Amino acid sequence: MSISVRLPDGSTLDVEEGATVQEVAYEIGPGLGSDTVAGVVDGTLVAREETLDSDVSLEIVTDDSDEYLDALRHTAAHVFAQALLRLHPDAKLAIGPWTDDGFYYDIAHVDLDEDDLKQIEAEAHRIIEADLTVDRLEMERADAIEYYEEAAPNRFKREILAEEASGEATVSFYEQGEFRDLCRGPHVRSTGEIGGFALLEMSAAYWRGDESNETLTRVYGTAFPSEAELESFLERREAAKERDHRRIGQEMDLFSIPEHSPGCVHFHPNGMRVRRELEEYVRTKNEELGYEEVWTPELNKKELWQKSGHLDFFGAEGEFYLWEQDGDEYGLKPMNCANHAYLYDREKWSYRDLPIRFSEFGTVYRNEQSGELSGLFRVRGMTQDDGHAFIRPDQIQAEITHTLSIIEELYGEFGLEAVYKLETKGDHSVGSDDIWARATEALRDALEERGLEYEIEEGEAAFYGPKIGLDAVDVLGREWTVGTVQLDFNIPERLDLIYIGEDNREHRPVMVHRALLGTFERFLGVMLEHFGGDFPTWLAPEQVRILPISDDQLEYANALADTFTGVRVTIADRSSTLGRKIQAAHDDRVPYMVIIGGNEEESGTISIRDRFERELDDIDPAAFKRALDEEIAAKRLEPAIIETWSDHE
RNA sequence: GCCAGUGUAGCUCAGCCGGCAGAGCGAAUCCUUCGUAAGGAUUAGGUCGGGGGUUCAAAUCCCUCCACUGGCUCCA
Repeated sequence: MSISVRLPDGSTLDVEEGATVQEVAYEIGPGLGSDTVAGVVDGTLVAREETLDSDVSLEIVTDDSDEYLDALRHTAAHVFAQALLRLHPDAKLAIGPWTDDGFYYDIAHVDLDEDDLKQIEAEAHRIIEADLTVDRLEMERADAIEYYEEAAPNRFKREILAEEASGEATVSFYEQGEFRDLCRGPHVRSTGEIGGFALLEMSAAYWRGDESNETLTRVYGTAFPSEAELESFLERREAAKERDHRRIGQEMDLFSIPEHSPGCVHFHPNGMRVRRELEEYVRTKNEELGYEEVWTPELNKKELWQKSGHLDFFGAEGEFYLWEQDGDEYGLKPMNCANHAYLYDREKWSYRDLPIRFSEFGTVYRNEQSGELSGLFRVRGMTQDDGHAFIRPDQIQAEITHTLSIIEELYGEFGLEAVYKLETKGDHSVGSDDIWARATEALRDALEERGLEYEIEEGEAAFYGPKIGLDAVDVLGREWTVGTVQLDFNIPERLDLIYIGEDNREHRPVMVHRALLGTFERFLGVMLEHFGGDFPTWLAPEQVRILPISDDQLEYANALADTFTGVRVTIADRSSTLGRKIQAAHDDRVPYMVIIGGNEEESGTISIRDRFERELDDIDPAAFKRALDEEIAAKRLEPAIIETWSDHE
């Protein structure tokens, strides 16, 4: 029997059923056949020895393919394991896949420190140097189980054979030198193909990713076809650290998270200037969206969240800060929705009143696990630019769509690329499947109506309803949710919220939970990494610094500063050289320097310089001020005055 | 919470095979008054993350707690 194989160029090739990837490659051409490393069958990377049993699409992977790197790193994981076993024969291998950046191998029964890693890395280099051939061999599954019982006892491999491979008659092993590992492949042809190899990090990982399972040691590494590519990878990693928001935040004196309040951010005056700009910005957006600003307290009695369901479904994880005082139980709010629902419930609303929208810069507290805290990105105390809209069911589409359109505009103004995610019902949820399905559909419809691309994340929603999450990517490639739009049919139900409809009967409103920036803490972190600390002028803690060339110009400097109303301006009034003052201003990432000496004072002009080292002399201070006001009002992403004016000349 | 690493002056870090706590930057004072990325001198600044232990002697060795970093697990 023959099957039909669709190739990347759109053509199809008929081959015998059971032909391997490599055999098909030989059919296409002998050169391609001998170059074959692996195949991509219906989108999945597989070994060149895999057989094709039905009509499929096939792409041949050679040294030039993107997927070649995955196979190379898969082999690198084996090289690591081989080196490990040479030095620590008692270690047990669990799993060792490739990743976007390299590979890792989870291992048990071994205690490693940094020195051990260095020795293992050196041994790995010897294995690469030896250029061992990588061979694949097939084995009956029963024989494989016996192998991992007798010859090389390993319960992890036995579990994989019993579960993942339960339907297979035979399984594959890969061998290089004395090393042998149960593995589906693909791999490159020999260890010598690895040009650059490095072990990077060590961490704990749970077997099968389950906290209740045994803790394994995970060793991360990476590999490249050449040493040069490895070097440039390591350099990029170092360069990314230069943009780390914690480092920049320290340098710019924006915030600190002291030992006395882990996970709670102290905003310094500089950081608060940035935060206030963000706050004002969100206020204007909230007004556009029709929100009324409110404020509700952090401290509430437990009963509030008992009713809303937060206590059961949010607090179950131990994230709630609760304590008893004088016989009553109090807690710090982990979310603002229950308080906003209370504000809604105080009054009886007519269908004509809806939507009712409350916004709040609400400070909430969640007891995140200690190991989870991470700079501004993961904290315990945070202020959300939160908001809740109480709407009629017939208003859902318009409300969500409008909110999304404002969010799109907002992220665009920051020059941010956001990844939209549609997160669906998880295990710990309230409400019926039917309600969830309706809510999820509504969010999907809104995303589609806006023409937004989105990924679906199954089971990731909040407990009360599905959500659209907006993720930003940090310098280390980690994704963080910033804004969010959630649709909730459940809390109105639990809290018995109502409005009076056209029919003079009680009806149930729908709640929209949304945050545009998410939290000011995390969003500031994203801003810092996004701009590398070089804020747009409107966000910069210090927008202009006046640099007098000598103390003689201090009076002129002060007079000038007085004319810069509404601009965050300082004067470099300490005695030092101009060069030194310029350097200090660059270090502090000030967008504009105004330099004044005797000449400027005499003619009533200024000389300006921006942080891109562009300069212009003989500028009218009033004209500069006007341009500055305009740049700030327009929220231009980069200081552009000098560039603009230079173009005119 | 789990595994590994880190914690020394305001900041960045050296000292860590036990023997008087250091440097650069920053700060203060003084000199210099300077034309587009570091002028000079002097001075101040430390419970070496906290607690306990070993020792004649601990920043250094051991135990423990706290915090931070990278991951795991969990979430804006």
